[in-house]
Amino acid sequence: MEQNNRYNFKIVEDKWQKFWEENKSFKTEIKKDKKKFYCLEMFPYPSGKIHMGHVRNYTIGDVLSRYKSLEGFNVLHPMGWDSFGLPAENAAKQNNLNPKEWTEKNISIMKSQLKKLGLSIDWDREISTCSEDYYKHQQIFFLELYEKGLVYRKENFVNWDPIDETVLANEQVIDGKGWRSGAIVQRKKLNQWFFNISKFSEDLLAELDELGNWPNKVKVMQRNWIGKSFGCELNFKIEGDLPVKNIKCFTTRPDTLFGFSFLAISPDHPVSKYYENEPEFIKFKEECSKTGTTEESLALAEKIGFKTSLKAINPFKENEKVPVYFANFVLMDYGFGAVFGCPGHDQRDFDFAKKYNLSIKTVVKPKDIENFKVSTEAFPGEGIIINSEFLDGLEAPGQSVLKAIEILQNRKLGKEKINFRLKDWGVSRQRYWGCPIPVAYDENGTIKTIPKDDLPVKLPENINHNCKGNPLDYDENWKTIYIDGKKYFRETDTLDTFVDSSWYFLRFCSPKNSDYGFDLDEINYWMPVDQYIGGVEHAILHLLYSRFFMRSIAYENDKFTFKEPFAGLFTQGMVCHETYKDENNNWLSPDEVDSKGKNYFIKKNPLSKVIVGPSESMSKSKKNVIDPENIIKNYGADAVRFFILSDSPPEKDVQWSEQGMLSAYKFVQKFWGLHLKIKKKIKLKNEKEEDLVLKKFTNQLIYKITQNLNNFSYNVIIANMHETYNFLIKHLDKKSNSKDLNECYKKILIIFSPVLPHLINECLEEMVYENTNSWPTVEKKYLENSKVDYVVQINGKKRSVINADKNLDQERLFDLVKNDKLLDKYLKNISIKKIIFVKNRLMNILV
RNA sequence: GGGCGAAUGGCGGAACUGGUAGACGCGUUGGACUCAAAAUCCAAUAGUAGCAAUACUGUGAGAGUUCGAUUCUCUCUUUGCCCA
Repeated sequence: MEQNNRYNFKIVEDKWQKFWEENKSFKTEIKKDKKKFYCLEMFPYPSGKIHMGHVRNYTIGDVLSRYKSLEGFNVLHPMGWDSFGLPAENAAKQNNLNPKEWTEKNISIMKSQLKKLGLSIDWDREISTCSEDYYKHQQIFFLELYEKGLVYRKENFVNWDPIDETVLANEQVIDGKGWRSGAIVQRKKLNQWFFNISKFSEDLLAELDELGNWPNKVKVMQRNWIGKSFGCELNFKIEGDLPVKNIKCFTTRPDTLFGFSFLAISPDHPVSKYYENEPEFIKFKEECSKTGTTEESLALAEKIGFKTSLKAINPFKENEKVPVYFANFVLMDYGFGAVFGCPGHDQRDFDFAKKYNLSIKTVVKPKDIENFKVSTEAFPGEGIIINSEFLDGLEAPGQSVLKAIEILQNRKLGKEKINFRLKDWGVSRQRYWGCPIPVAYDENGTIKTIPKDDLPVKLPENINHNCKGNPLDYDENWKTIYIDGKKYFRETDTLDTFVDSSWYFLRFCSPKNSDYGFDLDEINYWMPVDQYIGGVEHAILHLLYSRFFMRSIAYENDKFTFKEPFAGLFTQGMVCHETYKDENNNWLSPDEVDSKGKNYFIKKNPLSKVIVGPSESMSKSKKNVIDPENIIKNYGADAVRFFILSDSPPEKDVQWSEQGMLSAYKFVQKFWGLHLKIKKKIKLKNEKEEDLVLKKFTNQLIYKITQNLNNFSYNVIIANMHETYNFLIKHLDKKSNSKDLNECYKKILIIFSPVLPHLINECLEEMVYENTNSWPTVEKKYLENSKVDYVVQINGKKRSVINADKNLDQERLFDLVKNDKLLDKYLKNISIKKIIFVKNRLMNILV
């Protein structure tokens, strides 16, 4: 490199990546005498190529890992593949491929792309969730949870896509339609496997408080999702011509029972069996099944009802009887599938009452309004109870709910109850490309678990993907098995891929352990993950499922030294880019667009103007995607890492810009030039005076960068690096002490190395330093200046800055103030009322 | 509708426990080098007034606490996310 002034990133980056690989530089083992640090980024789905979001995610994690390692931690930084899932199956369908081959090809491409980023990953620990080595253990876990009673099978309503013939997760239902087919989603009853996550609701909620290194917003989202509510279980007495004596219901507002005007039950409520032969009811139920099961779709759907012949008795007013309706907005799996309607104080009930002409009573009034009456919309707010006999005058809901529950309990009409919104986790998916559920059924449908010795239940390989629904259903050969000579049929549903990612962080601790999913000693050393890094889109599901899974494995087993999988969490923002459209409203990709100043044109047609849209997160549909591979090829991994960290704080969205990328590239080049100069300067062996300025700068820099690393202020680190360059390039013109320069430069290189590992390792190698594997410590004596800037204010306004000795007292500083020319005109002919003096900082003179 | 955030130059953003607002980068302008361009280097860059020194205004709006508020409190506006 020495002869050539230009820095050839291609050669240098190749060289170091090879070096790291050959020397297994990032291989990790348990070292009991060393403090461990487990740094984990959310593992990618092998969709084909890495995207900028990955670059950002893994760069952030890599900077942290390298820093922690230099700080002396034993760092575990693994990588793997979340490789089961729908895209592989779709690709297989469309192109007549094998999902396994498709996935493996993508993994090998993406792995080589990740390696080009220069990540400090222990690749010996690589795992892939679609490999038998991995899902075998998952099947064992499944059976263990089944034995513990944490897995069960029940009939449940699901979002059914009638075109794709498959179940959709709630988040795959958009505006009541299937995200892929666009078909109107239906509700369908299916036998499904469930994980009993709700058993841990209370614990999952309570332990959130202990997660000090989690972003508050994620904790808030999880709290909302778990949705603990305090209320009361009511058992309504029922009258009518059917053999129904009682209907149970959960409510958080028993204090509004005097406004009770109808009882709404789910169309799937047990009562429905008395109507299942009535054509009108069948029609109604069909209508209801067109509404999905998400809360959003229920809230937006028009409220419809079907009147039963039953009457419910108001527990507070025995002589008051109200009609009972089936209603589409009541779900069987919330509460007891029944809701008492109080139209005055719930908008949904209000809409329903208006439609079916039911009475609307006002039982809560706002505090400051007299003679209040609900008229055009419900009043759900806080207030005072009215028209409610013994509850009148109480503050609602604070006092009134407690009082109402007390009375109901005394009269044995209801009891206090805590309800959770969190539902059990349905894990069955009608898919081929997932982990097979290790279960079979005999001809009567009785469940038979597959013996553990027969695991894994492998996916059949040669299978026809050109069918509707789940290909496994059509593979009679695979489906039929004999256990102890008896014939069984395999479960053809596979597990939700969220199950795969609910324990992968454990597998990384002992990825080669063949007897079991993990080695207890290993996980007790490495776990919990000290820093987990990923997108906020997983704030609820993945993170909650993982927290559940840890608990379910540790359930009835006291050998775990930890409970929460992720001690620290960091959620990074997205990578955005401007969007472009041509005059016909078609999206244009950035490389089809040319810019001349403020005007944008289509490249091959310079006359055709481009409409520039807002910056949005990169997506194929908007064509505003920048391919990391090209960028790395053109600018090098160090420059890409430098840029992706530079422009915004990591937790916020970052705007991709060509100019910014270029500036990062220039920095790498400039720094190499600086390096050559410093090398030359050190050779001069000038060792006369101590270079105090440089030492101070260096120590302050170490202090700042260390702080910024700990706060995830990575964008500020990039600024610090620019400042360092600007300082050094000027400082070198002065006569500097070679020994001091040599020492300081070494420290600077080390603290830069997490961000620019290839360039800096090259520089370090050239300098032939010893012991470059530890983070430099700040020498406090260089942090302190003997002189400081005192700000002088007159009436709170800055008028002058005086540079003077440190620790001056008020009188001495005031002497200097009197001699300051800038302050002359302010201090003439006035009287001083008061002086505020802050040591080593400022003096504020009030006149 | 409820909860949690955010708002700082042309842009992205910085500012430790209240104490010099605008670090750093991008962009823009001017200059050097060049036949020319690119690259590179130098300088300027919150606004208004001024040749200038300098003065005034200024962190979404309004109030409050304080000697002093981007920072703390209240109200409002806009906006993002989550839940309905």
